[in-house]
Amino acid sequence: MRSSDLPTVRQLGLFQSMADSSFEKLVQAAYLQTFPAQLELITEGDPADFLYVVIDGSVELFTRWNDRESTLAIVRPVSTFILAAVIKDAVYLMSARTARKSRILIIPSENVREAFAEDDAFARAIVVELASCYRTVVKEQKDLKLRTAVERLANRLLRYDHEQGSQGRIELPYDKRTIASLIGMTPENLSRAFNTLKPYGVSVDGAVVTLGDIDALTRLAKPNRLIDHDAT
Amino acid sequence: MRSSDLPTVRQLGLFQSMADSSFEKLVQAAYLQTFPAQLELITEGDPADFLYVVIDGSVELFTRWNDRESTLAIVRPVSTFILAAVIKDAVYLMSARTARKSRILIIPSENVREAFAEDDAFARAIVVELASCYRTVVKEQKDLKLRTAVERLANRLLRYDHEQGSQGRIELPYDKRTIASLIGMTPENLSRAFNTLKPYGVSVDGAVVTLGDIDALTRLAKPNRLIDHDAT
DNA sequence: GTCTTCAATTGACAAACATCAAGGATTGAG
DNA sequence: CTCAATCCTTGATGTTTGTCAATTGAAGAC
Repeated sequence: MRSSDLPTVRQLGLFQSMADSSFEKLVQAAYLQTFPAQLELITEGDPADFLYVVIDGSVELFTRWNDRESTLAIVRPVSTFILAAVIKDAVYLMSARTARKSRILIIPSENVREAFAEDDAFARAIVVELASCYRTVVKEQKDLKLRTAVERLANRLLRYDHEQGSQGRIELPYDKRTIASLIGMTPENLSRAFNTLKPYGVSVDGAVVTLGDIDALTRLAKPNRLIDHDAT
Repeated sequence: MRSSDLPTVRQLGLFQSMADSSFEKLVQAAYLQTFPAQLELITEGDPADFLYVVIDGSVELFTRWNDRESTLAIVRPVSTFILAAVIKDAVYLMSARTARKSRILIIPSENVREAFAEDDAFARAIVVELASCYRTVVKEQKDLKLRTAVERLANRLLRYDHEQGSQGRIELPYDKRTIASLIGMTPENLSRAFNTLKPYGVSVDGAVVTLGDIDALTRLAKPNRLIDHDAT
């Protein structure tokens, strides 16, 4: 793999504290590959043979059932995905495909589990990582069960605004249909939800969304650190 | 605490492999308390000061937002809850209340984190536990995003039937309103969903549900091990 | 046994959301 | 530049789900 990528990977929370020798072993066993856009990397139900690290590009985690499909998350550089399945030596619960051309580091599961067994610091880093993942999904579940689609959109817009520097003007990070699926609605409904938010100062021009009345939008959205925040 | 309870707790996956000395310390610091039904044990947003172990009774994990409420899980003996918050030294994301009179072991978070820091086997047991919790929530998220309410009910009935020995006759484990909230619907809608399932052989008499045509129900429900199964 | 209380059900209605079909806008290939 | 493909939007419509109100029925208090 490119030597310039190594430090970035090493600095991930998951790998930061592990012993040099363990990290070396992992990297030795790993493959760095470049994939074109829209390539299905893993299919849910398959054995978890590899841990994935997105170095560059972006990856969509999604799921299918009964001819329906739903996007569960978008993974952006630099971070790992599908850790729980690897640790449990189980099958993947989600499918993954590149959203665009991506460089991805692939580490055989056996090596990850070996490092987990041998390196105590790595084991503890995995705890922290999994605890974070778990809390993120719990928040998403609360979002889904407690809020309507319009409320979910409003909160997501506020979150994007915050992530992009609270300018009151955001660039949608993904296709609208992807955002719709993430939020748990149809693309048609997303369009209408944007219209519903017009009276709250939300105006859309392609991928650019202007939040003209943050206060009004906030009163509607009622964001909550126990659902929306990223931290802890 | 009652000495007869100790072995049960010790045998939990989470505590099984830890050193005797670590377990001793945890137990020394812990309190065993009996709570009446419907007592709110923890409130989301509060700092995670304790790890909880349900010894007897049952506990409902739920969440509130904007005057709405949703049940996230029911914890039954003997198992722990709220581990991720304790490990991350963060605030609780869920509230908890006793569903009935319950005996509960309460372990101060500091002691849990100390054991986590000192006992490598315990750290690894936490990894496995959190990975399982994570995968469970992911499955629930898929259930919510991919299925209609009736489909969720159908699958849940099949699951209860399986848990209760595949007799084609199940006893609902909780109040219908609790089940409704777990599934993500209103009690009124649950009643109607049961009616919708009548043509599939489902008949309800109080808490007893008879599944008269498992095949038909299965064809409707399309259960899937990547959403419905408990294991891994 | 009677009364109270609360869970569960049902009907009527309203809101939320999905589906289908069509048209407009944007993007990329050639 | 032109065309095709794709994404997005909108309208019309139907389904699903939630809300409100009233009633039934069962469990527990006394």
